Amino acid sequence: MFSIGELSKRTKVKIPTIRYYEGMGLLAAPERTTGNQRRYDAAGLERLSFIKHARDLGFSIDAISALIELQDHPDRSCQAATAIAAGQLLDVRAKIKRLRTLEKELVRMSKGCDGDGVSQDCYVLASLADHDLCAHEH
Amino acid sequence: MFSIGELSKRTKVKIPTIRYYEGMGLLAAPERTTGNQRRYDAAGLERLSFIKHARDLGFSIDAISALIELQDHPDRSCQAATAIAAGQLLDVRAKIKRLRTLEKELVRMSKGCDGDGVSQDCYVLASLADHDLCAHEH
DNA sequence: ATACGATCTCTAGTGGCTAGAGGTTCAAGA
DNA sequence: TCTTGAACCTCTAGCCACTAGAGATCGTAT
Ligand SMILES: [Zn+2]
Ligand SMILES: [Zn+2]
Ligand SMILES: [Zn+2]
Ligand SMILES: [Zn+2]
Repeated sequence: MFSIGELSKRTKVKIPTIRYYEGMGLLAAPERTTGNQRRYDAAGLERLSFIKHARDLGFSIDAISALIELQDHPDRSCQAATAIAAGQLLDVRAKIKRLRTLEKELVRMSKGCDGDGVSQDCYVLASLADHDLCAHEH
Repeated sequence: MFSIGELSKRTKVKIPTIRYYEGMGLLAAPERTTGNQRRYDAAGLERLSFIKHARDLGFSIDAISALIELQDHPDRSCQAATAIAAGQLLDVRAKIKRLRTLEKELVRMSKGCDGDGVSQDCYVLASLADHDLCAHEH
């Protein structure tokens, strides 16, 4: 049995975030001391670690709720879990694609100006003012 | 002189967003009709296009404010503008890097399970429960 | 017994919008 | 000129996933 501070240290999830997860219904409300302080056990630690890991991988709270629901029913088909992971992968890939386009434009802009001129002649500002200077859609 | 709806159509910025930008002080308050409706001119269109383009490239509102400030003073050094663009590029690259790591882990997870089993044996769920299965930090 | 860090609840703020309620104005057609 | 209906107005609240702070209480070590 350990305190919320201890749980926070072990999982590297901030205390207010732990309480927030509890309020959301993502993390079960733990036991309390007579003085109303939260006391966690190994199960709580495990669950919060799961949540943390999934959040770090970019899964939404809703997705994590669904994953936890599955975890709580070991005999159910895991099809939904793989679907969620596949969706997350698509999401990440879409984000990468978009960011790579942005990267190219930003490189072009940065190359276009040394920063030793005056704002009126700045290629960065001109580029932002005129999308036609861009090489790609974004 | 055109209405907010027209401005919205031309810039593809939604009407509430335009009003939000005005409230933020990002976009100057335009003239009004006697009936209190906003009427924009070419300058307003140009400025909103600038903002839209910068937002599409991922610049924060604060960064855009600084860029606009520079644009309004054509004789100032553009050093700050290039610094902001360079910072944005670093930001984008950091995001790409992180997402590429996530992508690898998600691919590994997805490969690990066909979705035809039971949640108890699911590699996706096992992977989320145990970061030690991950190939990289993230 | 006392001190002091940790915890409690509650509210409000972050960024960048987005949605809705309830009321007013504009512009085109009859 | 009148009427209709789309577009506009302001204001408040909601979204996601937290984060920060106020002010009060608790737990533990000396
Ligand atoms: Zn420049
Ligand atoms: Zn562009
Ligand atoms: Zn599976
Ligand atoms: Zn991991």
